[in-house]
Amino acid sequence: MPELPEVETVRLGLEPVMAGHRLERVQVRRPDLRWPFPDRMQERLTGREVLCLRRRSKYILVDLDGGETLLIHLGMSGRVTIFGQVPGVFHQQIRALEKHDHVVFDLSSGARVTFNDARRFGAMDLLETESAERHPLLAALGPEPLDNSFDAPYLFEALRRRRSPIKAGLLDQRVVAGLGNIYVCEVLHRSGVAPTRNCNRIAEKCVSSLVPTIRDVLTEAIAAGGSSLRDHRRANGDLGYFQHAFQVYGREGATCLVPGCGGTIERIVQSGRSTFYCPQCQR
DNA sequence: CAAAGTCCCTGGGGGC
DNA sequence: TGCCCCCAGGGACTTT
Repeated sequence: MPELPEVETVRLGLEPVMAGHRLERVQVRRPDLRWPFPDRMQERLTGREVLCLRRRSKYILVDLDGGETLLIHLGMSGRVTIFGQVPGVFHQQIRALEKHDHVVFDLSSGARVTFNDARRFGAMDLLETESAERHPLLAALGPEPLDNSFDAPYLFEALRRRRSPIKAGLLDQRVVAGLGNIYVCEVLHRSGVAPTRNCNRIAEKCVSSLVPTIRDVLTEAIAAGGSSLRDHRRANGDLGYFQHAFQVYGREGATCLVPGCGGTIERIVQSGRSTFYCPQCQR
């Protein structure tokens, strides 16, 4: 569920209460999420100062003094929430820990940050800051869609020799990093491209237009604080509201919102995942 | 090699 | 009200 805009929203929320502050107390309440936590994670984190928070694709990278970086992935139900009081920044009453609060950080800023993940598809790891890009989870990732290195020539080349549907192509994190099921559906609809079209059968001009469309959709979603579906929230507990801007996702059977189109949104399954699209205006 | 399928996990919702 | 089944989906892993 959390795709790039949701992860970026969480990162932005955490920044003022974590960056420049110390992890005074760390509670690790189970041995693993998707994978076992790294050795002695609790000891390695306790007492460290957070230098800055970065994002790569759907991963949050928390750089610590001492040369290590905490990598956090939200999986699909991972939820980061801030409690406590940070004067001038934030206030939310600390509550008793709940069932799926797996990791808890108490910071010198006065904030308590909890990582809650019912489905445990999320992950945490500790790595050397210096070689973070070479971490197995990060090494094969494609370019960041909001970076300049993601441009029309790159995308055309990346899709040219692929035979899979464009839906799968844009979902492939080696092609472009950070898009998930929802935003791919939205991007293809806004582009007027059918999700079933093969990557290598899309004209260069059309591929080129995907680049700004991807950027626009993601930028708008970040500005809206991400999308709140099921239990996804911003770190400060507020709801994002980009879900109200969805044109196709979750709208099976509804009328296409493109002016004058009049088509009906359909749901199909591609490589095991739901695709929502308008057969009328996506070709 | 690429592409498609399987699996991990739990809560929530629909059907009966 | 309760129970069963299905669905959500990121991404590593397995199979084709």
